[in-house]
Amino acid sequence: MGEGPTITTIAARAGVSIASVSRVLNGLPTRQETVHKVLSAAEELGYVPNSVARSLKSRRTNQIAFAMADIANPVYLAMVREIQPVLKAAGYRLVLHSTDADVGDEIGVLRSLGERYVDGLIMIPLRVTEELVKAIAAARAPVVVIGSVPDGLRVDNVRTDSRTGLRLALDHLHGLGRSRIGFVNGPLDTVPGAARGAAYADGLAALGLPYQPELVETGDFYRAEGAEAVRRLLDRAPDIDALMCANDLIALGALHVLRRAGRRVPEDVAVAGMDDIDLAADAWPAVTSVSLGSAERGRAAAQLLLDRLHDAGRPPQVVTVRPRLVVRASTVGEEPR
Amino acid sequence: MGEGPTITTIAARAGVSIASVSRVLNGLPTRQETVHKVLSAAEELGYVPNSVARSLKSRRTNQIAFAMADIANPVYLAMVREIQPVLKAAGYRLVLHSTDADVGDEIGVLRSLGERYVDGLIMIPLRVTEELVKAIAAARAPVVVIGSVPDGLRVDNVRTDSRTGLRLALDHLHGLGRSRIGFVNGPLDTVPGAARGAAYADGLAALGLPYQPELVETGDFYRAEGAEAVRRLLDRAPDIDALMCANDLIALGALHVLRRAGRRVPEDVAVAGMDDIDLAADAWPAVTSVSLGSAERGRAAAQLLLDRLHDAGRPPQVVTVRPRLVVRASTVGEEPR
DNA sequence: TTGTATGCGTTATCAC
DNA sequence: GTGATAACGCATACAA
Repeated sequence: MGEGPTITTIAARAGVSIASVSRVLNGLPTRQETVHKVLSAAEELGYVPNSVARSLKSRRTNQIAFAMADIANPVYLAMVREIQPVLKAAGYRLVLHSTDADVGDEIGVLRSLGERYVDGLIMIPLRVTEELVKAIAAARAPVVVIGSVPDGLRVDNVRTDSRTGLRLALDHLHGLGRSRIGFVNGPLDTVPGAARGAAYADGLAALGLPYQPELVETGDFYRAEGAEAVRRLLDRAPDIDALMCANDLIALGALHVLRRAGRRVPEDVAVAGMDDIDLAADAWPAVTSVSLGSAERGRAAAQLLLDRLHDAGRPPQVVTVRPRLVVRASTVGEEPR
Repeated sequence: MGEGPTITTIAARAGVSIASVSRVLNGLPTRQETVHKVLSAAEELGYVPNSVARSLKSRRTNQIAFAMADIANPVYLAMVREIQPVLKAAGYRLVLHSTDADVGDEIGVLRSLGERYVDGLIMIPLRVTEELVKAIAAARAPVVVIGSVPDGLRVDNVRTDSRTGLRLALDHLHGLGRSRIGFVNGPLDTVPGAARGAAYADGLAALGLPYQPELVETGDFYRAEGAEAVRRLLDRAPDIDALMCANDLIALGALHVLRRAGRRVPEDVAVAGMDDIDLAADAWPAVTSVSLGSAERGRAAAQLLLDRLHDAGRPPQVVTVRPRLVVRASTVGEEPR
């Protein structure tokens, strides 16, 4: 853990000026002999350029931040997994922020962009408040938002269409002959909660099914809370023949509760989820799910940010990822098709 | 995304020198009037200190790196989850490195410490080669290693005792009357693979059970590869009455394979895993697992690094986390005790 | 081709 | 208490 050599050290060792050292290190035209002297001095001393000094000079940090509510959420995890290699390949490091879904915290991250420790930020806010929108607009570095944002906001944006996605699942369930389709949602004051709640109502209407409030329950987007909500729903409406879950974690909780209640899946109750996380495919029975392209959205966001860093002037881009239904045993049984 | 104000801007605005601005911003004794002028100028201009310049001067970045093979591995994920808040509370940002279990990549991370973009590194190497050990010894910033390291290496270290842990599970299975206990391991050239393989042999010996090579199968520490290995093992030794899995992902794969094969868990085959990841508790049946305190190890590593940054001179510390058996349905059935 | 000098934005050491 | 000034390590305009 010795002292770090600097270009000054090397210059002294090689008997040249720091300018020459810098030139050699940056591959600028230099006499062969000088190149050799500098390189061997650098080699001997184990020189590594100081990225902080370089950043101060260049005004670039080669770091990008990603801010999400909770890394343990499989959806965000899938995104990190995709974002990381894209950034790495482009020479950027990843700085991770967990905000615990706290808007204040997210705004804090946006403000901290003024500290210039990253070149840009990818964020996926759960609740888009007016203050958050203002903070995004006032951000001191390029921002890419994953998720819906107000129309007026000029920002690079990756979104999906959970409304259409949820309808795919409802159509599928209805096509299987199910008509009493329960719905378990997450908090209504979150972006996905609000969107999916509305989509459920829309979807039923499109199918000519009545909207029955007793078939709807609200919990949270986690397994345990989802299971609780499913339990409540099942108590109130034991005759449902299908369960649409606002995300896969809720669906996993539902499988558990239904099994305990002695209800067969899918014979008695068909279960569908959303997000298509890995766990959905691995569950038993495997869970039919609406893929919202988490991986794809992560990659797109990273690419959008890289493009933006390359061309600061271009107009804000919006990338939309199309939802896709992945049919598995939880709706069609063990032997599909 | 306007230009960022600097202390020079503020100094001009407030009509004072940059030295005074810096003093006020850092809370050094200053006349009230000056304080006021500076603060209001800073406020009006939306000043945010440049962390890069600050780092260059202070030689501290307030960033810490965490390097692991794959963030999608539940064990590492659990660690990140614990490390992040500890660092955050101490005012550090987290830089994430995924190395894909590539030793060269890990060595690259160690070398990059010379760039001074972080104040320290927490790493969890899968394969501890001689070259890696050298790189750790030569690291230009404090390093905390999670996992076993050679005795001679002077480095802060968090470890656990998977040997004892695995024996806890074997004792438990044996106590349940099982004697043909299969073992499914990960790659033998990894630190955990080697340790757990040896521990299985030891544990059997301690129980007076014979070591039977046909009961041992090697795959990888993932669900799919684990399932494959279990399948092979089951073909070769269909009469096993228990299955010890080198980690929980393998155990989850085992549940799947056993179910397909029509074997009841735990009536026909008791299954135990290792790591006690969240999925183990959520599976069906819930998986008995040896907790190696992933969360605790993550926290300890973060704390060790913070302590080291606070006191560079102290001797290297070793924290050992004691393994603990968590008994669940996969060995004792639905109604424990 | 090479060296000198300056600036990136801060902090800190001096005189005043 | 305050202001000029020198670092921190690097890149570069300019002069030689």
